Amino acid sequence: MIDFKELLKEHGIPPSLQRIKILEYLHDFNTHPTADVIYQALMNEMPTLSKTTVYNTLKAFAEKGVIVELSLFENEVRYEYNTTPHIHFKCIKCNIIYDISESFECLKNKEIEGHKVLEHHIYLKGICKNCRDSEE
Amino acid sequence: MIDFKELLKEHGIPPSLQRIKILEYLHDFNTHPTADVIYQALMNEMPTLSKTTVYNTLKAFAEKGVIVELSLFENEVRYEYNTTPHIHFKCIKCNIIYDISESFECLKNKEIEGHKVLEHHIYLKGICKNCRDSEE
DNA sequence: TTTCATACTTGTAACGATTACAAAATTGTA
DNA sequence: TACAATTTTGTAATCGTTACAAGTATGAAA
Repeated sequence: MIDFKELLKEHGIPPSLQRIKILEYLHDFNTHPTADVIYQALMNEMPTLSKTTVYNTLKAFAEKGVIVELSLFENEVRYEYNTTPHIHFKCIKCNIIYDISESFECLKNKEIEGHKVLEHHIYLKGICKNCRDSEE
Repeated sequence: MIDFKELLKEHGIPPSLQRIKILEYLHDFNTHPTADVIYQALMNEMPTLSKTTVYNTLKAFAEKGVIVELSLFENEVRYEYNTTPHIHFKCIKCNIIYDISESFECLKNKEIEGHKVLEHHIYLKGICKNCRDSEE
């Protein structure tokens, strides 16, 4: 059982109920939700929750490195709890986004054509294992 | 001198003046403009041009493979004329987006954790050659 | 060349994700 | 307990994009 209150403090974020709940959601569901998905999910529990709070909180979390902000291919920002290096795979059939632990650390701090690489984002598209299996 | 009219026909797109001008722009400036940037640029020449036309045209071009649609990290769609395999590097200082010809064809049709990879998109961030040089 | 159906373009209105902002509520601390 | 600072809230605004309907242009058939 993770102490999310402590986790937030360690990152210099004063833990409020809203912040704890949002972080808890990101941890428990470990998917790649949008701000709106999180907002909808927490509405039951916290009827007065404001969408603005969700947006502000997620942005703050990402800035402090508590979570990761993703811009995949649908023109909406998504967030995830998993901050370890990994890449993303999106299935074009079922639209599920998978984390792939394969890392490309070789790219880190590499120099390409004189440019210094600080971050790399890799996004794969294709057909996932499940969809391939059920195709047969 | 490229015959853009012919190029469009070859891709099954009836060439109108608007379409030719938009394609010409993408070719001549070979950057990664948004629909709005293209719209602003062509306004002088074609005062009656509609933004809807620009959006529709770009989407059609991308579907037929005349150009490439990019979703980089700013939550707006960008387009480019360069359809050859390459990756993108964005400088965090000057915000310029560079094409890097280094390709990762090794990823093509690869199988990762049972998933079949059909497309891969690689996006690097860092400090570009120019900005590094001028830092000294 | 004229006619006409089809396809293209235009402009406005609407949409969805996100942000700005000010007021209300909460918090930690003195 | 009191108060200043921070957080949350709700509404309105913004920005990129799309829907839609009306107007315009096009190209093939007569």
